[in-house]
Amino acid sequence: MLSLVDKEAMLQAQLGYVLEPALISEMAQLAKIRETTTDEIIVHVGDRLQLIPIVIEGSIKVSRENENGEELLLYYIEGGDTCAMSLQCCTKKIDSQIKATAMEPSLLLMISAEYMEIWMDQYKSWRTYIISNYHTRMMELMESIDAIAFMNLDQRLLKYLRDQAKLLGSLEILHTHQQVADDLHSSRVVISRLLKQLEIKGEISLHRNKIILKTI
DNA sequence: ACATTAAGTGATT
DNA sequence: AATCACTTAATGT
Repeated sequence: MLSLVDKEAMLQAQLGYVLEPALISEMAQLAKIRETTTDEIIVHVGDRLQLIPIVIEGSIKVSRENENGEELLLYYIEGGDTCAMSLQCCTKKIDSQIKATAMEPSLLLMISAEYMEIWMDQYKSWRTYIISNYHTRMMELMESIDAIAFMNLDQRLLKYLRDQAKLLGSLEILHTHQQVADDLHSSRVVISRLLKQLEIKGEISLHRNKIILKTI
């Protein structure tokens, strides 16, 4: 179990530049730690959240899911970020409209939505942090919409692989073609064929359960 | 050696 | 670009 001092140090490291010290120590007091494994589902569609996660280490994938279990990747949340949208879901008692999955072993600080609400009035830096988080998420959403609307699947696939590589800091992407197809809401066969084309063009090399990008 | 899962392929819509 | 039906390759037991 992490001590209060540990939590405060981690918060300081990630958010010390944006949040005032008083708030950092208050957060450290209240926060519960959650450690996740790779591919662990943190939020299901329909969940009613009471705690909002702030990502300290690792990264989270946020996706839409329909009633058939078909998915579409929306955006990622990285260290120091939170999903400000879940704040509204919490306080307005709306069921989660998204699914959140850990992309790697991650460390989350879970904080009750009530406090976050109070901090909005109490700390200017918190308000700025939340609004800026909203903005970031919004920009990322637009990027996803652009990709879906204006890019061909082959371009979108390459972008997906590069985003993935950047995020995890490795050119090796440990996914099956099926998993890639799920994220892009396509089918395995189509993805396999497009990947083959990328391999022929020399952009990537293919292996079982692994796709290696030649360059970012 | 056998079963299971991942990936490749041709044909059809 | 998706789906079907089938093959081949890689891996686990």
